[in-house]
Amino acid sequence: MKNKITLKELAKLLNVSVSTVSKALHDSSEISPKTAERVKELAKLHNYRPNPIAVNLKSSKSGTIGVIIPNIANSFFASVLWGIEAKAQKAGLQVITYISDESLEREQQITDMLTSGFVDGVLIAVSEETNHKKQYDHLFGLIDYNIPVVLYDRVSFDFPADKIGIDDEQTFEDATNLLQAKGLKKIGVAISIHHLGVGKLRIKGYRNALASMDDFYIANSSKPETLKTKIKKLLLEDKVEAILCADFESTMLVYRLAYENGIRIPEDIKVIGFIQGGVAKLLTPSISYVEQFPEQIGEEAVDLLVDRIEKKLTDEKPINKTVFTKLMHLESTVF
Amino acid sequence: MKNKITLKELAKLLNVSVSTVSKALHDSSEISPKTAERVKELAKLHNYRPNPIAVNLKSSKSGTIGVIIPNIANSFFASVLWGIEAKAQKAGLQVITYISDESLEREQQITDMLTSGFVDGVLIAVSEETNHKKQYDHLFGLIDYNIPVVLYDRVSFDFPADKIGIDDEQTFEDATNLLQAKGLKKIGVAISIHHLGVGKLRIKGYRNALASMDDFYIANSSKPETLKTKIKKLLLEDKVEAILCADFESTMLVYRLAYENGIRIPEDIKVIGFIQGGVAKLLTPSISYVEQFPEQIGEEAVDLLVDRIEKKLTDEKPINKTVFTKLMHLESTVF
DNA sequence: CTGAAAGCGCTTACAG
DNA sequence: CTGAAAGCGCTTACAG
Repeated sequence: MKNKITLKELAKLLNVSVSTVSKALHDSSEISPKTAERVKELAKLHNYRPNPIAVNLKSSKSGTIGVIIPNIANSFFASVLWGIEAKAQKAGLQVITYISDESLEREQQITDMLTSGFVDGVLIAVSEETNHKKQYDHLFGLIDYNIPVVLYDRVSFDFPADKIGIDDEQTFEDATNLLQAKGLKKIGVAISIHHLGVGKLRIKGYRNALASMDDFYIANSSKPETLKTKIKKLLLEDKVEAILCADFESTMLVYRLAYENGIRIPEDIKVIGFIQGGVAKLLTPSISYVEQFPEQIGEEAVDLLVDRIEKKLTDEKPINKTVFTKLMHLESTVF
Repeated sequence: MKNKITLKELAKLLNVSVSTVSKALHDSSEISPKTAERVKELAKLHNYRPNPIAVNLKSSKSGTIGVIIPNIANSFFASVLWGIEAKAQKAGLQVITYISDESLEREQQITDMLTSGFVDGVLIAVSEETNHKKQYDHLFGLIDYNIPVVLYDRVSFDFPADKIGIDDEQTFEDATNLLQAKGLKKIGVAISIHHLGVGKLRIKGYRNALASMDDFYIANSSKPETLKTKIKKLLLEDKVEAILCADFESTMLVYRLAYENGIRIPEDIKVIGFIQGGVAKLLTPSISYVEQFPEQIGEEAVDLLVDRIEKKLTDEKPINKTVFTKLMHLESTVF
């Protein structure tokens, strides 16, 4: 049951002043090699570690960044957090996590508390509610208090801060184009998150690619039963030749309905899913998927934030970064 | 661009002392109602918030707990974190997350740094490497520094701290018994994590239930190809009547191999998977699964830790808690 | 080369 | 009822 030893106690044991001990431990040139030696030896013996809280108070830095996550059960965000952690560790920063649970009110509570000085900077993916209600006052609150902010992933709105996201629109456009290039005409989309910002972008990308077409085939609903009915229509009546599934739920429904109705993947229909590689590879048949690089988003977000905190970027305009995606071909798009 | 206002500045504006301001804001009975009023008004006007770092330094508390997570990509741990967050927020604690990435060395770095006083307490699920090498010195290091520790989820080793986990052994035993009670004789297990602590417990539970039997049917390998071969043997040669899948990967392999070999679920074989409900419901056919309650583990872990931090439990022996699981019947076990 | 002093922003026992 | 003082554990400009 050791108790943490302080500078003062160390000084007393050594019969020198607190200042001397502090300087010795910081390799100050003011201190004689002999004293420095003595001090360091005893410090090591007692396993002295400066009290980080006291150091923070002196330096007016917390050595800490806040990360606001809308939904940690979403493995995308879990991976982003992983990237954040890894980078923060290298930068010697502690990461305090907050989960907004997609709630604006909770997000406001969090940012409000952060203005009191817990953290040196904030990484945030805004909640869906925030996005939907377009309420960003609490984010401006952070800026008012001079707390650097970096937006990650959910970045499609106007706000004066560095941003790092994925180009969902482009990704979907590319995927659609690719299927067209293979000669497919009737390409559909299944989506349960069409009401979310990211969902809208994905649909937009799909529409961009098919701009010259007359017909879009979109099965969209956040209600499983309705979505099921709409997907069934795509499969049985419209007889689409390919389906882009914009999320996990719609992917699984497409698989199920194809199976139940004797439609073979990929013989009768090609399928691409916006889902995690780990799951994509294990489905039967394995499904071609869009690989995202969430860890990279986390890492670059920390880089941006650190630059702002260290004022390397003072007065520079907000930076916009995009992390690319990659279409991975598995069994479901074999031609 | 506001800058945080301090007690001192507030005092100057009001022409009173810092002590008076501080006391007024804490509703001290020493202060006249009139002064208290004036102080509070100005404080509100300037949106005064005490600098948490200074408060921490005075109180020798950090108001912060550290959470060590082996692997955040594992949705089980992501959900535990969710529970931790929710409870910590209610308790007014900040959560600093650390990811050990299943590495002993990384875990040692983390615990080592935590002894310097960043946090008031630590929640940890030890890494697999730690578990495997049975190296717990760094955890004793925390204890030495009087930092309360609570172990969550990975608790099957001897260590003097509060623990909260899942009874994996019992859960698997129950699931096996249930299948037996339905008259099934040949029950197999597919598992890719048999070398991990939790995997061993699951196998043990299975063996317990079948203690009176001569034959166990276990397909175990961390290599997908080998696991595939072994599962195939269970399905085609042993012709087991049911399979318990101990993890996500083995579950997906069983589904795939059953499909490829014309074995129908549940008509020809019953399947139970140790996977997340969200995925279980979307598989074709939906798979009966063991529901765990990771949020609850997180919540109870915080409760235990807070009690220790507040010394409610001084000198009491370590507490062992278990969160129960629930078998959810879906299509894959329809009789 | 060493140490006394001031200060980071707060709280609280004590004096008046 | 108010304020001066000490102190939490550190750092650093300044004096000697």
